[in-house]
Amino acid sequence: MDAQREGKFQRILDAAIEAFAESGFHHCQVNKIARLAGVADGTIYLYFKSKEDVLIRVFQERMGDFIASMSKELSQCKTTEARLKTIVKTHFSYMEENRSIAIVTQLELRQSDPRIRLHINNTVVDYFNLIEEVIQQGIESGEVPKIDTRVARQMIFGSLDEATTDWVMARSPRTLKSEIEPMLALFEGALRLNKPNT
Amino acid sequence: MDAQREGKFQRILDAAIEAFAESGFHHCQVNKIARLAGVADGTIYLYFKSKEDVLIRVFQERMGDFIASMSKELSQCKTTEARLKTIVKTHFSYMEENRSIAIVTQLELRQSDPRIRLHINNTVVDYFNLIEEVIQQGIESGEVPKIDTRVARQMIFGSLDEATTDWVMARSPRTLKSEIEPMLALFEGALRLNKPNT
Amino acid sequence: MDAQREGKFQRILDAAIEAFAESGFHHCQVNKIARLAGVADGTIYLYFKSKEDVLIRVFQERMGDFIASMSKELSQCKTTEARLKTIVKTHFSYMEENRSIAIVTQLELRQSDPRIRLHINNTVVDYFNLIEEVIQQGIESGEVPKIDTRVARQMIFGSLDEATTDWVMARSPRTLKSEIEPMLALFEGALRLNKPNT
Amino acid sequence: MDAQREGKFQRILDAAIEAFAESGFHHCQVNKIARLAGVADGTIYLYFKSKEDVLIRVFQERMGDFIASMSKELSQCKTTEARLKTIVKTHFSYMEENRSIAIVTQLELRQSDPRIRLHINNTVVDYFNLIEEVIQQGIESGEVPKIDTRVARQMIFGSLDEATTDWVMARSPRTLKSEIEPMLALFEGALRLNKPNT
DNA sequence: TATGAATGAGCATTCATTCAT
DNA sequence: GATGAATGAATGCTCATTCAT
Repeated sequence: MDAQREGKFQRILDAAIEAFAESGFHHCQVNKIARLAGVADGTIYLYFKSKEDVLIRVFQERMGDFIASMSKELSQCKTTEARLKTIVKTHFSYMEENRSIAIVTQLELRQSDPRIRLHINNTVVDYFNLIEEVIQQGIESGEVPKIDTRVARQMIFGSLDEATTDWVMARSPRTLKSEIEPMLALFEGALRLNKPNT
Repeated sequence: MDAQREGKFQRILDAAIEAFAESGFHHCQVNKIARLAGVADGTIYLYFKSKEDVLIRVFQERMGDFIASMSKELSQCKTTEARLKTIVKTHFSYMEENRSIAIVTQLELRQSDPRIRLHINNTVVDYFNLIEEVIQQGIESGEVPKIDTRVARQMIFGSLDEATTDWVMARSPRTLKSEIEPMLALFEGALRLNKPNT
Repeated sequence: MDAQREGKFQRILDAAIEAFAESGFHHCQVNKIARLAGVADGTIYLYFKSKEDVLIRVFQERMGDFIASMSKELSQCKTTEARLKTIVKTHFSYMEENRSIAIVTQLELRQSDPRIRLHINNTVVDYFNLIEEVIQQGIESGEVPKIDTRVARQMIFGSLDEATTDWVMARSPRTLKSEIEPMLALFEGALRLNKPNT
Repeated sequence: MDAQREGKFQRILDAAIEAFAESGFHHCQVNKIARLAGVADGTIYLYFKSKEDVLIRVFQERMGDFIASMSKELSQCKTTEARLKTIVKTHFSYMEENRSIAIVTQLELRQSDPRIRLHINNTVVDYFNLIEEVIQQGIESGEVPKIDTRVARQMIFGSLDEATTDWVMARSPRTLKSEIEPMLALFEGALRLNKPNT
């Protein structure tokens, strides 16, 4: 019974991602999400508090998974170099392979409604922490000179985010993964990375 | 007579910036902009096509000025180092000194409505070009090794943008200008800047 | 369930007739129709496309019934004399007994909006055909000399219509049925009716 | 000076007829009338109380002339036959030669707004009186049997009016004057006209 | 649980009219 | 008188949410 409930929850979530990506949050009607999910309008409200809540949960669920998987991969890296590469590679690959989620993340979620922002920040802060930890580790191990971790994190996340938005909004389709190497090189330079075994 | 018209146009623009910053684009009623500008609701429509048009023009006018002034300052710089500093300093200073514009720019304008996006991109592309020219000049003068200018631009703009958004959304007020130096250091490292006369 | 739906449809239709008759189409607010029908504003739009659509349907439904019933009665008449009497009597009786419908028919529906006109004409043309058939039958049976059926129909319908409008707009209430006999006599003269069995 | 004023008054009147005929009363903006008349919006209000007043005056002025000219022609007729012919001929000819006025008269003026109706009725009543006088004269001279003059007038005016509306709304252009003779024949039959000297 | 018909709050925009020049 | 920029009242319709079944 609980599995059934979970299944319907996920179906609505997936339907919402498609609907938001296609029509935009404001122009997408709840009715459309319901139709795509194969449930009645009212059913949505048995699983979510409101349309906004659907948007928030989309982010929490999908980005939560994304962050968890990145966290796991990072834990297996030995060097800062490897960790930076993991961040850039995972970020670009995930977005390129989940375009609808990328659209929702890069465009729809940038609504300024305080309620939405608040919940999103709570989730994205985990990502920020992950990045800052990598920098901190680098500093502690001597691979990276002492720098302001917040500013460095803003640079890394901001760069990845901007590159993704650029890619999402590009008219002519192009690949995002091809930017992994050049972006990584910039990050290494910015952090003045001292590669141990080279 | 034309000066009067221009004055009223600017008054509505300023009122809109305040109103959008306070309530958000979607929740802000045209009536509120009119009240703040000291004109009747209908008067707005003598100067703007629609509420959306107001948002678009806010960006075009204010960012247009911002870009023009940055362009002018850049033309007086002799080195890539100076140019990078001008970019970071001008960006952070302008945003810190025009918080309402920053809110509108960083939050309200990230709506995905295609019409709005389109007009905004046309304006922001000028900023992108400015940044890419600086990188290109650096490469040509030998101050910067040969790198992908688009990726470098994404890093620079993305970092500045993320830092600004972070600052706009920070609960406890803090200064943005204090980030000029550390951010600049990161950029110089990323671009592996070869400072000539030092 | 379908009966319930049909019932609500009719209730809105009746409410609209009252509302239009009282305030006129343009001055009548959708909200008033909803109140009279005992439903919410939005409910109107579950049954009708727009306020204009309500007006059009009022005519189609009510005049459709009127024309159908007249058609049935005409089919039972043996002579042109009887048919003419049926037309005049049914027209005047129906209007006198349904004053609100008469008001809507004679006044509100004479809007020149092309969309409205078009739909109304499609319905009223059935009435025109009915009248022209009666004339044609009279000509074929020799009761009426060969005349232009369109002009004769314009005379008959125009006379009935004008008499009804006159009655609707009369300040002092008077009866419309009392005009049945004198109007009939005029029609018989106009058509130079040759009454067979007299 | 007064001639200048009168000229501008007429220019606005003519502009209004064109504008109403083209766009319909409700969809026609005062601004359009002003443009067509070559005056400023505000100027209209120096000559007319309101947009509705313009519509009313259009009818009063133009139909006033029409009625006056018909009255004059009728006074020169010797027989009821001649008078009936004058009515039908003048009505159809005038409408065919002034299509824009016909459109305004047959369609735009059928608005149910009480204020408009009232003023129009006061004007059209003169036309009704003219027709009823002709019938009365016929009765008194023995050319027409004793009948209800109101009903007879409703038949005559209603027939002419319906024929005109039919013509105005006809998709394929056709002539209205060709209906003079057949319509006249119907009227003579309806009134059982006894033609003296034939 | 699930449904989907019904609800009703909410708002951008138009345009007849005014009035300072 | 003439202008036309400014006014601001007025409202049809949408759509997130509810709730009787």
